[in-house]
Amino acid sequence: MTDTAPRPTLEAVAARAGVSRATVSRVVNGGDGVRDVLVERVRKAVEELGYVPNQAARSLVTRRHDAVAVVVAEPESRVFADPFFALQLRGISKELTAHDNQLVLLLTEGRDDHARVGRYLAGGHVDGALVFSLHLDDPLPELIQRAGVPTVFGGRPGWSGGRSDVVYVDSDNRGGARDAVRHLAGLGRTRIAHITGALDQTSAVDRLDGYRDVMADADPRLIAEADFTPAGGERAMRELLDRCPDLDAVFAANDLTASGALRVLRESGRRVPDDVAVIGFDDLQPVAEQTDPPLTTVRQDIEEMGRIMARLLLHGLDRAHRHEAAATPPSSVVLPTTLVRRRSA
Amino acid sequence: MTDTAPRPTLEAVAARAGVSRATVSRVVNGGDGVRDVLVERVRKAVEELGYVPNQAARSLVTRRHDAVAVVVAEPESRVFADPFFALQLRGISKELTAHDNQLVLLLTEGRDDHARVGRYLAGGHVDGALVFSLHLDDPLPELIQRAGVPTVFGGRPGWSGGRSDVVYVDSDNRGGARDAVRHLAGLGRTRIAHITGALDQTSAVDRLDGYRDVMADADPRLIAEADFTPAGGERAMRELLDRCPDLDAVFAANDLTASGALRVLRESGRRVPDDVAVIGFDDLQPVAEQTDPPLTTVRQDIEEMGRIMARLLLHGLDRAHRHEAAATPPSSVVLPTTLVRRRSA
DNA sequence: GTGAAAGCGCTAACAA
DNA sequence: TTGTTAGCGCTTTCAC
Repeated sequence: MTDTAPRPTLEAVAARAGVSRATVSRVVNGGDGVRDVLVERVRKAVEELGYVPNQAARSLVTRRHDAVAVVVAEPESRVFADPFFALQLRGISKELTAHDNQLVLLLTEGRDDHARVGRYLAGGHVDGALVFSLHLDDPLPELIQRAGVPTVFGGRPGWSGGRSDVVYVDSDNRGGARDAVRHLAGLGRTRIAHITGALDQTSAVDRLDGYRDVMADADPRLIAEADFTPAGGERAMRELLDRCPDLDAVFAANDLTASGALRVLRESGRRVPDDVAVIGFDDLQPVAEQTDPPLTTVRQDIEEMGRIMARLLLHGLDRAHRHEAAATPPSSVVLPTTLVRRRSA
Repeated sequence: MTDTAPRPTLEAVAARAGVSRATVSRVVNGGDGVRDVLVERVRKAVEELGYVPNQAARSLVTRRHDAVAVVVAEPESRVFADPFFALQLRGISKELTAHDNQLVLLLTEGRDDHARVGRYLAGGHVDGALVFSLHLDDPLPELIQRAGVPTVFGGRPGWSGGRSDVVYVDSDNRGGARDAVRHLAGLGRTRIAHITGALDQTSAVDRLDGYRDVMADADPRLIAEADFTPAGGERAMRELLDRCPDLDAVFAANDLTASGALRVLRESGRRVPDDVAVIGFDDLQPVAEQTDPPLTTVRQDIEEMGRIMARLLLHGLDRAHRHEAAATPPSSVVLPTTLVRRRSA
């Protein structure tokens, strides 16, 4: 725990290079319109003094922070059992880093934290926000919009109702689900069950809708509700087996859920895929490849989703900064999914 | 992507409340030594105007940021397959939030990023850093110390060599390992194998040392090297089975490794714990409880470790700020572990 | 192309 | 107890 030494200022660099502060500032910020000789001299002085600009001073005048908040509603703690979030975070981090932006992580533990997050965002500490709007009834998005911070959402917010000023990045959950169920049907399965995700999240609803698109007249008892967790998958699978012992396929809302379902199927003496074919969603490497048998699943490029979220936000900020504001509002992005065949279906 | 409106300043609040800026500042920062009437008037003005202090301006003069960097070396991407990191992050976040500090997340993707992180920390954007020093030869810690930023490490840094100014928070890895192996021995097992973690991390080395403490004269072929991943656990388990088909217990360096080992044991037709007893390390709920059979393991309170890291740093910063610097340097913390018995041993 | 000067919004002496 | 004043370190007109 060393102590911080006083850092050299622009002033010091200017003195050493024998130029004005303004010139040093120009050089530090790109050096356009400064004679090469001076650029060189300033660079040298910066080097020798180990000068690093004081971000606070800079922000004070530019009103830019080169920092973006990532807001994660985490009361459900699923966030942390599920590599999904981590992967997205990684994509975000990469993109932000590439554009010299910092990532300020805001984890909310429950409703009490919402005010804090709202205050922080309204406080103008960051240029924008990336928000994972996990739940349909989450008040956070409203709060954020009110704070007036440019925001991109991860996953379609349930309340957006087609508002075009709400920007989000999502996977084609419904299409992916359709692909999965069609694949099962193509395998000749007729009693295809679905284990849903947490239905207060749009991704779960969309996947259920996709299932229904294909299985319009399915036995409703073939649908069991779960919550994206392995434990939920187990519970739901037991329920299904109980209700419909004759089912011959399961489409689970995600890989974690599928892994739970697989365990129960094995316990019950069913062979996968011979007796029951199983498909997941996500294609989380560590999960899908480790299950027994390896999981056929709907792949979404999670890291890429994070990267795109950041890119969208940064572009928007850039435009706003250059006052091209209303001209071209960035629009949401929905990424395609692909079916990855392994052994379970 | 709404646009930011111009925020009211201290000046505006002062005008509205009919007091000086200094008074408003006092009220905003606690309100000591200001008459109640004025406090009330200022509060009202703040409320009406929706005033939020400009953090940049404040930092410029206080030289405080109320922000802490969390640096994670993540080239190994294990970080994201392993809930370990996420849990620690949660603990950190809780503690920082409780003290009104922000969490700036710095993910490094490889050596190239080190310079960037060094620059950022040296830039004085944050008051301190929490660093996960994953590898023995990592240059990052040196860089950080050089940047002069108060730092607390997660896990004992390999190069610290007893330097008392290096503050870290760690589990009693060696002691926990001893407990695990003793437990196996107590079960009457005699051919106890160990699957190590990545040996360029102190936690792995310490657990191996703990194993050796108890199994001083063990057959060296009973030790197989892995890397804290399920896949590594599988590989190592196969190796061990190959070399020592008569082994009757395995202590794995963590739960993920143990889960891989369990899979291989099952494949090989061994029953757990009847033929081979297995113990892991960490007690990651989603892993240890989901394995078949549920895993006996050495529990460490991961979230608490994160919380303590943050607390240690914040305390240090507080003291430094009050110039009690050298008096009481904070010292490292090593947390005890406990053995959690489930069915695998 | 370069420098001088005027703040950005806030806190912290110091006076009153 | 309150107000006045002087910066914190930087960017950015505006002259030169």
